[in-house]
Amino acid sequence: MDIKAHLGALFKTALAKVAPEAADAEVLIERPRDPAHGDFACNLALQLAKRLKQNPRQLAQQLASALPVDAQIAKIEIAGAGFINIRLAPRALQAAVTSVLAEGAAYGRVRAAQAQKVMVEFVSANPTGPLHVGHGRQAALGDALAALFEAQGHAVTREFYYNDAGAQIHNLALSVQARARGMTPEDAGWPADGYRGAYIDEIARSFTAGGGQLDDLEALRKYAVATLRKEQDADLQAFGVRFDVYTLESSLYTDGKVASAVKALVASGRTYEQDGALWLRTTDYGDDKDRVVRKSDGSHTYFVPDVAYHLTKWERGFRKVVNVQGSDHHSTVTRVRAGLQALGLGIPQGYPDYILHNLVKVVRGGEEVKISKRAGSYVTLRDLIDWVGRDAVRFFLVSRRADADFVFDVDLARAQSDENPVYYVQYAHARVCSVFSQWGGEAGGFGAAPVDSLAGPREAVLLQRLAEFPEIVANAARELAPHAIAFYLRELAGEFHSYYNAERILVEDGAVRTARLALCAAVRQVLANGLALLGVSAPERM
RNA sequence: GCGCCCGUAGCUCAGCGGAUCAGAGUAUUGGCCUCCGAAGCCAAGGGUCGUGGGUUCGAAUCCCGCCGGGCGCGCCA
Repeated sequence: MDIKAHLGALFKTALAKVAPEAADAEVLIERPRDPAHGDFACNLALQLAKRLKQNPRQLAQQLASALPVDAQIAKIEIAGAGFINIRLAPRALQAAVTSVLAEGAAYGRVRAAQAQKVMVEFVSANPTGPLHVGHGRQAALGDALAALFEAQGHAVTREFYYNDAGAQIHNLALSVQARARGMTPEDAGWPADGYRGAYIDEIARSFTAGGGQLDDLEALRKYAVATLRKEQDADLQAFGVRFDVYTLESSLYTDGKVASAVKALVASGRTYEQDGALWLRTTDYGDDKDRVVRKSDGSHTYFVPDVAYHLTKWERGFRKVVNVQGSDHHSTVTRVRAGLQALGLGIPQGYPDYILHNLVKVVRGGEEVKISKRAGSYVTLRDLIDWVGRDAVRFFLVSRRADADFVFDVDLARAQSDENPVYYVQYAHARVCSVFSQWGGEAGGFGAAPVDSLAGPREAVLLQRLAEFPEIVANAARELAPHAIAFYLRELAGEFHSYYNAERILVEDGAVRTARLALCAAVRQVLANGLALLGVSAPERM
């Protein structure tokens, strides 16, 4: 039983007795930052004081008296302006260890009665070059978010969408062709919007070496796309990220999805002809200007396949969809949503959800790194992985709020020292493992261990932290905020390191030793579960 | 000019469905290994939360203006 929900129910009962007229009020149970304020606190009296025209402290006193105290609660205090602080009985805190060990890898996860279909679309890089650090941030965020949804019991699809046929791909083919003909980006005849990275030359060479015909632009296009797709897949694999579904923009045309989307938009009555083009009144849905659906040359703007694509998500039964993209795409959000609403299918206004992340600045040796040799104008995800390792890249890129700017300090991430938050958390895990190997046994088998000796202040802090993990995971999923997991792990690791330094685990007293080992086993389990959500390994030795 | 995002300690960043919210890490300084891993711990200093108003008993948090930074503003994707 979730202790927080339990306390909430108790306060509801007290409220119904003290002030039935305010029984509808929302009861908020918080975990105070300062342990001196108890294990839980409720500010109900402060919230209702005005409404009930009562002194908040007196109201708090009445609520506290009416609270049906049970064995879980050790102490109730009125503090400050009218807070009701609750101190739990040691037994209630210690139950966390038992829960963690009983549930193991499932601790922090929810078993949903019916799995909801959820899609996370992320990375979605077009195959015109190696993945850059922004894609890395999307990969880290998207994969962690997908893991969070899975932990909430949803059936999650990880999807990658890319354009394999547009103008950019045409430019790619032209660039490879130019390279194969011996041109360089500095030459006068270089394609106007050509790609300039060294990888273009690599592709040109291998195409020629394989006997490819330079005049066959279609063959060049296919070869270049296949090569770059393969490279992107390899990078993502090295990053530990997998996708369930890849959707090609070209398939939306061949399957008639684009045509039917246009038809539906026209049928909605919200389109009009102007300057030889077909427009959709997206301003009806909050856009700042109307958008072109069909250009005067008869082709479609990218807006149409975007709408058609998202319609397929809805049609495939995904009622919750999150797109992870760079904030430079924010203008598409209103547009896509407007297009979906205009279809008149009852797709809700806020569909789909978006995580828009700010750009990543890479710093090394105190200087910003702007280019890599292969890609030319940007730092690649592969560069980062090569420099600091997969675990550090994943942990770093997911450890900030998505909409915060992010400075990736390569020197910090590669430091195998106390400065590095990844190693700090992993070290805590390895340390627990080390205690068990020192003791000469496994971390398993403590599920039924008596833990009533875990009554010290540091132990109480750790127990509290372990107990709140499921709540942290649920919040992170709801808020689309994987960074909360990274912060949680750092705190749990820190509290464990403190405990470890202050108390000896392998003491003489067998009962105390067993209880402490059980606590350690629980800490190890939660560290491992949290790291798994982020796609970061939990090493037994470092 | 318009739209979205950001502005919290020297640096990198949490907190933003108001209160028990002035925080973490790092950097600096000083301590802790004959004892389970010092990739660790303990302690100190450091911020009028960009700024000016407003709402509120109470604002880093909500609202408005301004300043500064990023991104976007195409019949490109």
